[in-house]
Amino acid sequence: MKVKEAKSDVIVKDIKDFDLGQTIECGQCFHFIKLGENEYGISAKGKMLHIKQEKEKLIFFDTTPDEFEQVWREYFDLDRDYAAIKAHLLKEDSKLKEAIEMMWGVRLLKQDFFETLISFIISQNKQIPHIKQIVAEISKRYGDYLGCIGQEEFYSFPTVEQMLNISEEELRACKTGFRAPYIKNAVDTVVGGRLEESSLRNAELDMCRESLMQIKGVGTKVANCVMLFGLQRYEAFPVDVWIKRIMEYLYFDGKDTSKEKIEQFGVERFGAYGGFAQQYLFYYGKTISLGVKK
DNA sequence: CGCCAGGGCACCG
DNA sequence: CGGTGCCATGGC
Repeated sequence: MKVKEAKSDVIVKDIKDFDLGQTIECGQCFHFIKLGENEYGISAKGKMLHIKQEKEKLIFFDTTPDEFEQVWREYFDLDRDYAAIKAHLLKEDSKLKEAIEMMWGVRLLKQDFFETLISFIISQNKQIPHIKQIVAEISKRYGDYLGCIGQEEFYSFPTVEQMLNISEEELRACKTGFRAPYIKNAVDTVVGGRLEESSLRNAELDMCRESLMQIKGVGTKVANCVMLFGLQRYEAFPVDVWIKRIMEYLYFDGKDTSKEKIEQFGVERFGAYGGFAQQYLFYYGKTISLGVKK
């Protein structure tokens, strides 16, 4: 019989190329609460985490060495050499300089496929605070209670099985609006076996995207986000309004250019590093409101 | 109060 | 196919 390990704080030192705030707030994930300066409560992978960064030190509160090694080390992508990625991108393209310098500490979280799929279906035509609110509501209603930090309660995002019998009306009660049938269709498609995670991970990129787009409510952009954030397909280059603006500014002489063209350009230019470049550019452009008319 | 949000779909020519 | 209006809801 395995004795349950006592919980305590796990401290990781000498963390480079990582800023917790940037990584959490850059728009790739929606299931967290800011507790303080560079301090967050996160729900992910069926678990909750209280984490804080102090310079190059990361503190994982109230967890176990086992859980850190098996869950959080991978989730935060701590074993990837981001210095090398940034150096590669800058060598290829100096136009990324400002974005990478400002957003130097962004890492791509290895998020769950299903949660990412539903979250980005919700994300369409919505702002991040409202996406967070809806994800929290769905988790509270249909996920598992995980615990609390102070007054804040944390719930896991529901599994496919937990979402199987939710009606469209119930989903609308979570403020999903016109996306309710989309979410239902996504659940049915995954349950029906027409979308298998392992197949999506191994499929050629365009095939992977096409498979995801069989879901009603999943178009090119949402599919690319699911591939990048939920399937770790780092060649994906999602084009949203912010990427469109900054790419037009940097590469298309400020001229109106179709999202399709921009995606094609990004994929060709950045290749296997497309997703990393995209995330630096997205967060930078959004933060400085690049291209927004006043 | 009007505009737009990490879009996608149906419908149009 | 490429372009346009509509879709719920909330923040600004």
